[in-house]
Amino acid sequence: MALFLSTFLNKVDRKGRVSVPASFRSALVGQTFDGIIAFPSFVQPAIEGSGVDRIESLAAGIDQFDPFSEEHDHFANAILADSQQIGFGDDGRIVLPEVLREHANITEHAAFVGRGATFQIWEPEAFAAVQAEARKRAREDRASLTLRRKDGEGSP
Amino acid sequence: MALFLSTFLNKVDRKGRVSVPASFRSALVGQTFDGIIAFPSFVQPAIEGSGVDRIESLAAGIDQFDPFSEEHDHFANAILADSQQIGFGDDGRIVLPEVLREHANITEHAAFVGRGATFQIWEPEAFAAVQAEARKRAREDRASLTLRRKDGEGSP
DNA sequence: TTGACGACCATAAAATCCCATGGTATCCCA
DNA sequence: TGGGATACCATGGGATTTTATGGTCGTCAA
Repeated sequence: MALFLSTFLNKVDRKGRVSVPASFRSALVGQTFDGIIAFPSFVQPAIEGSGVDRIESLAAGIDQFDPFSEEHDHFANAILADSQQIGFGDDGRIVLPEVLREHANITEHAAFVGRGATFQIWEPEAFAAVQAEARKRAREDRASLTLRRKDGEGSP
Repeated sequence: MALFLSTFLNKVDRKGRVSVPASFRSALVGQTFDGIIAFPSFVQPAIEGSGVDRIESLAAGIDQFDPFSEEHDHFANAILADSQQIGFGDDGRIVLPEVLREHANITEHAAFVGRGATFQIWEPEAFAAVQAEARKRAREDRASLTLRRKDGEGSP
């Protein structure tokens, strides 16, 4: 499985091109499609990214459900219809489509954020803010965890 | 398997011709028929589309449905009877038959919507409405998933 | 004959490829 | 261990090819 780690800050040029971090690219070699799949996050001003294999299994899963039921319609629409298949062009760059750049407010720079099996692409300052908040909450959670543990309820 | 992703907005010209998005076309190369299969959606004002192979397996009774159920028969009949085989003409264009265009209220523009193993063709504004609703429900579903997980019921 | 349909040609815009460059990290050898 | 050479990577600009879309001309059938 692909493993995306760390954060990279790359430049978006006049044509909308961005280099995908080399380590992300090498995590994707051998897939059926040489590129990434990107779609807008439901809840954040960020772009979700992954390799094709992830979407292929998602699509297969949806298809296996009653393919004509309404049950998973909104899910299919929200992910498959909004996702873009973006190939690595010349040497490992992608062109971020207008729609996606807009969703994430990306203009000059893009932050590639590893999240294990997937990654995200953020406008750098927006990500910094969210990241700071996440750290703060992690500290708080840790504190409350410690408290609870003292009460004899927590797990490591 | 063919994988249809993303949404494309193309123009329908005076003769009823529409370009099939290049990425959809390339997802279909190598099939026994150089074109698409289209039939009206049962529940929506949209056209369902796929490659021949999918219909071939449906006809052969080896689709995802229980092959020996009554349901399978009904679906198969309804689909096969209403399906149209539309070839790519000169350079990747199709002519949408009147019946289908009418079913989907398509006049000037057509939205090609990827759904993984299949795709749909919509009148753009009608699709925009459905899509907005789908995104909303996807967000809600995500929220309820998170809640359930907090209750200790979800899966990672 | 007329209308539908398919093949062919033309064009503008957009996507993609190819090459060049500067910087940084890595390697190798004295 | 230090210094130079090398490979890799991010980035820029221009050239080439695709793609979407419009039009025209034949052909076949109602």
